[in-house]
Amino acid sequence: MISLPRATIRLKTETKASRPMQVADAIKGWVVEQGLQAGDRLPGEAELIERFGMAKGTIREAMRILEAQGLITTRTGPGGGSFVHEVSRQRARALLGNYFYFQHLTIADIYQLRRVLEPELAASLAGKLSDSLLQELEANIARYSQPASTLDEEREQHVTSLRFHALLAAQSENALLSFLIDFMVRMLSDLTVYRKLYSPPNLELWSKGRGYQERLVQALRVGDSHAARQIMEAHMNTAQRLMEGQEAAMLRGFISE
Amino acid sequence: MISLPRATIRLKTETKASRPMQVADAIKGWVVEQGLQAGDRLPGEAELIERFGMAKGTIREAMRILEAQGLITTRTGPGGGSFVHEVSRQRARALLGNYFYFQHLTIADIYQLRRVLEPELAASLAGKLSDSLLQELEANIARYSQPASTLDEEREQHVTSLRFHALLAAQSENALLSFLIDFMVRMLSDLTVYRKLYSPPNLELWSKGRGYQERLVQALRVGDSHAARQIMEAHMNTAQRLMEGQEAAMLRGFISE
DNA sequence: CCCAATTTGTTCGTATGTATC
DNA sequence: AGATACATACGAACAAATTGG
Repeated sequence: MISLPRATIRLKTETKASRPMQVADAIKGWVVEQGLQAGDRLPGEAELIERFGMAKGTIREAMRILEAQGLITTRTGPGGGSFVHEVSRQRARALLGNYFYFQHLTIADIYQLRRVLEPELAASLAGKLSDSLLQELEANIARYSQPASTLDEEREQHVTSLRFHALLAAQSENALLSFLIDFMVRMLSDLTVYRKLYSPPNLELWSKGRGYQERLVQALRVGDSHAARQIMEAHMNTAQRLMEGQEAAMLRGFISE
Repeated sequence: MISLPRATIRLKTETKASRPMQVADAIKGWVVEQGLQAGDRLPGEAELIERFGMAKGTIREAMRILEAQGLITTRTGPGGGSFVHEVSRQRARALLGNYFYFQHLTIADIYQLRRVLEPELAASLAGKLSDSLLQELEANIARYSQPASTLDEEREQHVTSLRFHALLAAQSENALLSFLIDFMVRMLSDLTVYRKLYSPPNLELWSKGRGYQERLVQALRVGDSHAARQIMEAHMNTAQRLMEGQEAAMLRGFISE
């Protein structure tokens, strides 16, 4: 049995934050201190009430704070309670999206990063992808090899072609690189959902982009890291041009999970 | 006067999330819908209780959720209440840090990104920095021009030299690039605080890094974008080598604001 | 400095919902 | 089905903080 702080707990003295916030921070620190892992159970409401010497409502607000940050989940019933939870990628993405809701990001901003990060990703993945994934990538490309006939279809093709990059990002062993590229791709996908871009379509650039993806898969398959990097660089240049002129402010809502 | 959803509110039917969560999402959506800006006042507790037809505790939990995400702040007293709040960089950093607490990032992971992003940042800032900032950068360098005598001093020099990059990041007009570099720099700074790295010190590499920073400031001053990029690339290579062999898992606690 | 009004913050008792055995 | 163990929600009362007179 492990002891939470102390009977009448010592929260950070010199209190400025609200009590629920202090409790949440205390629990966070305690989790780290005890080295609790995802899935480990936290003390129940009743126990926390006793340990912290606070009312149920206060404790519950603290739990909501931790839950909102994605750090715990809660279940009712016997054997229920609060459990340490690994912050999910979706949650992290939504939370970070809230930040950029207030910063006016442009498409150019995102591409400034994509232009250097996507080639780096491609180079690092050359020769490391499974056959099944390479086939999945090719299947993805096939879904937009025919010109779109309707505007909806075109929009969906665009989202699908972005999914190509999300698939790649998921393969990186670098969690930071993986998360970031996925994040940017989602931002761009959301854009295509909320706005009707790409009219009139630039068919030439579009087909060129598809060609790059095909060549990229080949380079990845044979493990040619240098070629993969170069192809992706060219691809990003094309994609950026395809997006150009769509500079308007980007996001109109909070990102949902 | 603007109306919140409806008397007996229509939360997302087919409910799986907790009620406070639903309320929080409803308010979030309402804020976006109404185009509320940072600083705008939200309805008070009493009004929300009435509008949503829920108990005080439930509403309060919802507010704590929004507060935890950094989207609102709350004040007591007359004229008080909850106000839309721009998610701060610190908050976003802490929330994203929670995600990576569960992903085992290595120093190499961070440098894989820094190696391409820092040069991009440097190139984009060439010729665009004010004299006062250039002087601040030089003053920063001066703070570690003399070899450290104690281990604490050495650690502080390291953090200070990372601050050089945070200063640069803050100058970028690209909020995504700016945030990311700042985030990485903080991760590395936290590392130097929690662990004693850099022993034994590699004085040669260290002084070489300082030299790069000096030359970089010059390139930035005269607006030589190409040189700035190249110098930063070399600098990153040096820094990475300086960090090498320190591969151990990184973060031991949650990032605090 | 005190008092009153306003608004959030906290407590407690009770009842309801839900999952497990 | 019933008992148990847990979170969830409600409502009323009271406490604390802030502002203005």
